[in-house]
Amino acid sequence: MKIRSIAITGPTATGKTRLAVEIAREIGGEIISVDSRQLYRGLDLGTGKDLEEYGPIPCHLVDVAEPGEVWHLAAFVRAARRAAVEIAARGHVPVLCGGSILYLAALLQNYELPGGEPDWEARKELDAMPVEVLRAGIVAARPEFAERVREESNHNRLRRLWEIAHDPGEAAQAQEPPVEFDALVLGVYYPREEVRRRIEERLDARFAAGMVEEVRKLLQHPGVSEQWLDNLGLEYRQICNYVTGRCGFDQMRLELLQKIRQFAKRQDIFLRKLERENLPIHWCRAGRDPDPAELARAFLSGKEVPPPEFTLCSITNDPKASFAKPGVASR
RNA sequence: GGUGGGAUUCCCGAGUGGCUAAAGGGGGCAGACUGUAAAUCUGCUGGCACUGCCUUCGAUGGUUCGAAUCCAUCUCCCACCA
Repeated sequence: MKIRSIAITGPTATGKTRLAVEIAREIGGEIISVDSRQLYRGLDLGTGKDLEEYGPIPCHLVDVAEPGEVWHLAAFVRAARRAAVEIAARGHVPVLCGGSILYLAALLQNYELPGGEPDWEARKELDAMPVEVLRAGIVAARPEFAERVREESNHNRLRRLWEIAHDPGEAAQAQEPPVEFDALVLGVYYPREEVRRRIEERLDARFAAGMVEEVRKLLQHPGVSEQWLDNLGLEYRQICNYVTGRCGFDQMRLELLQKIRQFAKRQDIFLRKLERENLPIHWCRAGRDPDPAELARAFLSGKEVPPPEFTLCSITNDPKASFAKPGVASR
């Protein structure tokens, strides 16, 4: 089953949510959040949840887990595909929106994932296994995988195939409607420098809004451990360090700022990779040029959508290079 | 005013005659990743006509075959004493 949808992505702090709501309103859409942290209740300021922006637009996959639980890619993908089917059944358009690029890629590129819950201990064992042993184990369980395994030397991919081959939940997954997204991907583009500026601005706004308090409160939650917060990274890791007295506020703020900037950069890197894998991303400068709503309307009405005006790959962020960058329209 | 300590590449910081374009860390840039991905890991990081050449260790001069390293003077910073 192919589902026409719109996807909105881009690095952190560029106003993806606002744009998604705008578009959803125009085209009769419902938003599916593609964010690995906004899944959890109570992680609000630290994840930039912006709940007040949605208004009447329904939003899926936000606040669907208790803090302290562990979600993961496979669970997310299952839930997102299910949500998309429901939205389409209502005659609405799913609007995927978020900056967890791996999760977005999993949906848009139809990743094949194990159906059951991951067994983290077993994964550690698989990690230690030599490639040949993995290969043999996969073929023993599923002779039909022999072809796929022969040429594969990437340990990660072999490990995943092993999991799929030995997957007890596979039957259950096979019964779910296979969902493919036929998505127009819109990206909010700002020059890196501007993204960095926005990150800092938003960070301080969130501190002022009580982000530290939020972390303190989370630590009180029965299911939440320092370890769990640390695993979340960024805001929750750094602020937890501060709250538990391991560093001062100024140092924490500076480090956090740097980590968020580095994160934004990794998002760029992943998005460039998707471009190289022939996933076109229609970048809109400042989220408005070219007009994303117009592109979305054209796409949904089956008209021809003009190709992206530029690619992230074509932009250099090297401070030493003096190439012209696509400017941001100032209106 | 006096006496000590210091000034190193984007930042912090090691280096006290050749093996030093200069350790290490941070930052920055690029990349890997179908694992909890806001995670984890890797490479590069003075310039260039790049198996070589040029510029750089506060400034200027000097010693030496050779200086970031030694000497002199100067500039600025820090500390303590007045």
